[in-house]
Amino acid sequence: MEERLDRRFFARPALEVAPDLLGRRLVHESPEGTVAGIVVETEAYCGVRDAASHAFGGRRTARNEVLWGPPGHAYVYPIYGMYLCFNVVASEPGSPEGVFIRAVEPREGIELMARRRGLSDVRKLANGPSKLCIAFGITRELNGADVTKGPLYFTAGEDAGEVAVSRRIGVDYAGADAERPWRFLVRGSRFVSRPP
DNA sequence: TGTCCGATTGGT
DNA sequence: CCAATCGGACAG
Repeated sequence: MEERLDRRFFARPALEVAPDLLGRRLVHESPEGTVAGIVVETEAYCGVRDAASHAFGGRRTARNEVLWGPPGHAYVYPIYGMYLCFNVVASEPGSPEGVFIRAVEPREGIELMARRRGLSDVRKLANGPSKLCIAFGITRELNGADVTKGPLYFTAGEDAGEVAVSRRIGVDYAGADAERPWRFLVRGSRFVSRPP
């Protein structure tokens, strides 16, 4: 059983944690079964100074509260009335940074993922932020969960190889910050949400 | 309480 | 390109 990533791993700027999460193994052990996969796409959200961040300008609400807390906790929130997004809190308490998990390459529990998604094409099971929440059985109940202790966690995984960088997706409203190269991908992976 | 809109997805 | 679908943020 591989050791999970600890608190110190996440207690760094999101811009360091985001690329470092590539190649890591994301695991979720649920009553339905265990699923796991390799993280192939992430984005950094850099707190109060980042116009694309939920905490931009110091915003602190019921929704983004866990972002303001200690690193290594899951920030799960609903979007578009029908989907969820999953982040891991980075940095330190009072510094609301997060790493958005955008795509995972399925490795274990593929049948369960396929059942949850209603698809069999492995490439399409978790190649998007909300798709992976469905495939991994990540629910709103996991908002605030400690990924250094609970059923949802990361392990060292494998070497990510070359990392590609691009602007973040779906944040055009953020003006100049939408242009920043804060999206990270495993170069050449066929399991990303879209090419760099 | 009312309005506006989204860190998406899947189909046209 | 566009609709689905509704919780959350914020104005009034």
